[in-house]
Amino acid sequence: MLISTRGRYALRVLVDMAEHQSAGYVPLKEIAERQEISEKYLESIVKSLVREGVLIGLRGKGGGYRLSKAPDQFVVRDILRLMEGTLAPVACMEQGSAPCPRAVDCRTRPLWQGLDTVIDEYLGRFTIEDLMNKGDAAYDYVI
Amino acid sequence: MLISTRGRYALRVLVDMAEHQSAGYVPLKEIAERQEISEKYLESIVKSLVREGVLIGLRGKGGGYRLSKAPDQFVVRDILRLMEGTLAPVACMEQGSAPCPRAVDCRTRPLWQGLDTVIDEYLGRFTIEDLMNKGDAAYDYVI
DNA sequence: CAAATTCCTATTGACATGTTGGGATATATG
DNA sequence: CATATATCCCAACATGTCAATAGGAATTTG
Repeated sequence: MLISTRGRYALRVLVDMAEHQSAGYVPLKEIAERQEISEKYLESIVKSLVREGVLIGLRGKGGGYRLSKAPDQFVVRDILRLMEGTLAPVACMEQGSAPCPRAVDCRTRPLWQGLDTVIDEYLGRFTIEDLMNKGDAAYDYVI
Repeated sequence: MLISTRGRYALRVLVDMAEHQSAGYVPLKEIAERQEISEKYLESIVKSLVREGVLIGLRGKGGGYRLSKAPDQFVVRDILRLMEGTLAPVACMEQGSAPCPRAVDCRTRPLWQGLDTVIDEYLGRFTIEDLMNKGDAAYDYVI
């Protein structure tokens, strides 16, 4: 599985927030209820998003979370990479992994390189705002 | 990680066999040595390939494995799906998984559907033969 | 029979994933 | 100040998958 629940939930949280951002800070409890995800689990996901500057948290009564930028400033690929660590479809495409000694005449390497690019480019074409506006975005791969 | 070592190794085994198929049955030991993969581990991978009819095994002295069809008859996507079980990038795109009750107005679902298609189409464009002929195949995604 | 080789079953260690629990700390309100 | 509301922080756990290894049974050739 390329993308785990962490990545999936993160996107849903961000879209939810984008759609309810008028209300200022949105408490996690509300999001958890709307999205039907355990609040405790969301906590750990949201913590990462705060650490990376995607969300801003405010403690105490009336507190909650809000987006640090406008929804169209968050590229889906970046959010996912942030949550998953890597979006490489295979271990040998992982950035920072020891370079494979067989790479020079590996028959499959070009295939993986192409796949990696395809995934990266696809996910780089959408922002949180695109996810909000259902029906607008074209999710086909067209060059 | 979308594709594990099982899928990666399987492709390398098949390409290796395609490149040495003139010799009739190729013993696993040779492939393991050439590919620098543990023979014991390859055993479990090759077993699946035999069960699915991709390879034909022959026991005893002079035995080994050979491809059941010509290299251009094996689509990379099919081989990988066979080894990995699924190539779905997210759980909710997995075939046979319980349909998500939130699917109707899920903001992220179309994104995953598009990603699933992109991956499927890309991997559907290559065969084992394409992997053999290095430099020939174009690994870019062009429509 | 002996050597080579596939087949089969089981086990292990390491790691990731999903989830839950118990507080400590900060903020707004009355 | 007291209280309710939230975010923060650390830890634990159950489950499952992945990669690899071990030991031997069955089959074929010479």
